[in-house]
Amino acid sequence: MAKSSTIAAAPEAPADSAETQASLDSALDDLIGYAMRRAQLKLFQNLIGRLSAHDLRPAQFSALAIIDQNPGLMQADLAKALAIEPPQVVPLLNKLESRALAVRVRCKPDKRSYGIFLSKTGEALLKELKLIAAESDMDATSNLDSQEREELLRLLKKVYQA
Amino acid sequence: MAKSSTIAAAPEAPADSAETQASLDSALDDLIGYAMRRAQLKLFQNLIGRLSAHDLRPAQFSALAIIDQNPGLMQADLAKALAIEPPQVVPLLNKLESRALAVRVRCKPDKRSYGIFLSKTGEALLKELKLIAAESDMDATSNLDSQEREELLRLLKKVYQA
DNA sequence: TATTGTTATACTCTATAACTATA
DNA sequence: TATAGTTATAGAGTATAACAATA
Repeated sequence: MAKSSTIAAAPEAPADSAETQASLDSALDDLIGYAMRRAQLKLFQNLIGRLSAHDLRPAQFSALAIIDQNPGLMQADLAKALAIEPPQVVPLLNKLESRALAVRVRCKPDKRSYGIFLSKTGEALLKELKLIAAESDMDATSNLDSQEREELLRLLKKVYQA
Repeated sequence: MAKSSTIAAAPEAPADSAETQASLDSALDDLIGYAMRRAQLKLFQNLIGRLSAHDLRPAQFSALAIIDQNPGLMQADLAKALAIEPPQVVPLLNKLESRALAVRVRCKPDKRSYGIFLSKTGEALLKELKLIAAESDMDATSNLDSQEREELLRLLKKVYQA
């Protein structure tokens, strides 16, 4: 367990005395970027905590979901979808393969590349993880009602989909 | 190296080429956490790019803003406000001090601690940085109109406050 | 003995360059 | 020569433990 969170640069939820963050940052309060970092940290830490029961990181979960939706994709495609560099895909996939959640299958036409697929185990676990992620979402946004959640999701998508 | 062999399914042609994040992640599209991570990354990268012109990181900017609002605070307070551990404050403050943006002043009553203050230079730079951050916010959320921006900020604050 | 700031250290994440094996 | 995957490596960011000076 690591505690990580940084408003400063990276992640985790504070949970401090009311005196600190709540009041010390008034100059930053009008920035969407600052509020989003704080909120994202809360969501992320919640998910990390829940996934840790399965010894998985958010990136692994995303990878499983992407593979499920795009069976047979190549590692370069996966890297692109995860917004990481190809070298980072290697240990990630190694981990999934070592746990028999996914497999690399040599491509027939081009023997340099692999097609990536989920195993039955991987598919079953992914189904569980989707529920966990949905729970995490609800838990971390428990201050919102369902209409607000819907609106927030719409706005967030609009921000990054261009 | 770890290749397992569970699935004998036939390798298939690579998913697509132009197909990237926009379409490969449809299973994750209903998660606020996923959308927020994507959106936050966009905002954060935009800000990082702009601050780099001043050789600063978001954490340094946040620190300047917090010191400005709380002149004389101790390093432990700053760590708490930034949601980082005290040891991480040291190099951060060293950097700000070396650039004459902030100063550590020995506390009279308790000689173990310092009071942290902005220099005039620091105050002036912070004023600039606030404009830059506001521009970055606008730029990275250019898909939204002002009403949507306001609503997004409200929802984000509601998520992490409380 | 407890606390403030610091040093030392380690683990994660991320990015780049170079290597292999195919093409 | 170009490409897919891999290896090696380096740089951030973040965490903990232990130390010095002070209380």
